[in-house]
Amino acid sequence: MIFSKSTEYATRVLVYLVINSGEKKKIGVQKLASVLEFPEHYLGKILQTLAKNGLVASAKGPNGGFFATQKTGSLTLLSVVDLFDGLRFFDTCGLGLHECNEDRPCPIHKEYQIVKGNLYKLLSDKTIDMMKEDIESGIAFMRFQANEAALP
Amino acid sequence: MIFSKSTEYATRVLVYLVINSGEKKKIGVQKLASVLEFPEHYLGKILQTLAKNGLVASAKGPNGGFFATQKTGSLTLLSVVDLFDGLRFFDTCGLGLHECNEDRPCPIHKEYQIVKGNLYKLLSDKTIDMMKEDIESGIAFMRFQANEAALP
DNA sequence: AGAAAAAAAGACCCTAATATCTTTTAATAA
DNA sequence: TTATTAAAAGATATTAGGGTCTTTTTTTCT
Repeated sequence: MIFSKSTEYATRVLVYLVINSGEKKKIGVQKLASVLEFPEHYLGKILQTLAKNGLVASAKGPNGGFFATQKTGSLTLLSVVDLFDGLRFFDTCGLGLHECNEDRPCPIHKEYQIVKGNLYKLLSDKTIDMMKEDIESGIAFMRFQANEAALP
Repeated sequence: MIFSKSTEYATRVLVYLVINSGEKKKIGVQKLASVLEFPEHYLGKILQTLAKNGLVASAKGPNGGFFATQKTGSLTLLSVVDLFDGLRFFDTCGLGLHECNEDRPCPIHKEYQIVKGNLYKLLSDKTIDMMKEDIESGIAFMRFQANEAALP
């Protein structure tokens, strides 16, 4: 995988929250972990990070939980990657050379720049809302759709 | 980094060997590690793997060392990646979904396939010899060129 | 006010990748 | 044939990512 598990879990939980939660419908870590089949405590940490940085909102106590805000939907995948993995990848040489740049490119510099550029564009163009749309219109799919109903 | 350290070190030492070694000019791990500034013993393991799999040749004893063969030059980057990291990456979903495929694509499936395709093409097209050519003709650069002369 | 619910916080564990060190094996040269 | 050189092999550290567990804090409901 090119991204960390944290980024992967975060992305998927964000999409789930944008589709299924709101100010009036908060969802606890337990529920989220069981629906998405993520390790509960690990997901807890990820949600804390998301909440602390304002990507989702949270409320303590009975009827508390996590929920999406307007901001959540408008987030790009890039901002999620940035939060958990950072963006170093996008200005790092494919062969790990520190001295690689336009003036003194490594032997794969140009092609690798293009690959990175394409990935960057994908991540910076795609928002959580767009993913939600595609799922709701049946163009795209995510695992939680199937077994959601069967759970507590 | 998208590739492991092992793949990175392997690629760079292969290019170095293709440019600087041959049947008549073997180079020991010590020399290679000091020129390339890689951890010596770690590089040793990598060279063992390369030799065991026939990507480079080796000889023990005085005047022994590692050296490139014809085969070495014709290797693609993809075969190096394959040896150390495997190719799982190229058929894995960007969001880590097991159920992601053409029929039921995840929300970034199509674009991510393209990115992976571009990377795959880069890796499968580029040979060690091509990298050597570009370096020798001054089109591309690699760190070891500079300080090579100054070392034992 | 007290009990319960749930996030927040922090300590801890496990594993694989990275890296180091030591011993063994093979080959050469004197 | 002995000493030396260098790869091969294998045991041992180190680190970061991934994952678990426990305690604390905050909130709500009765």
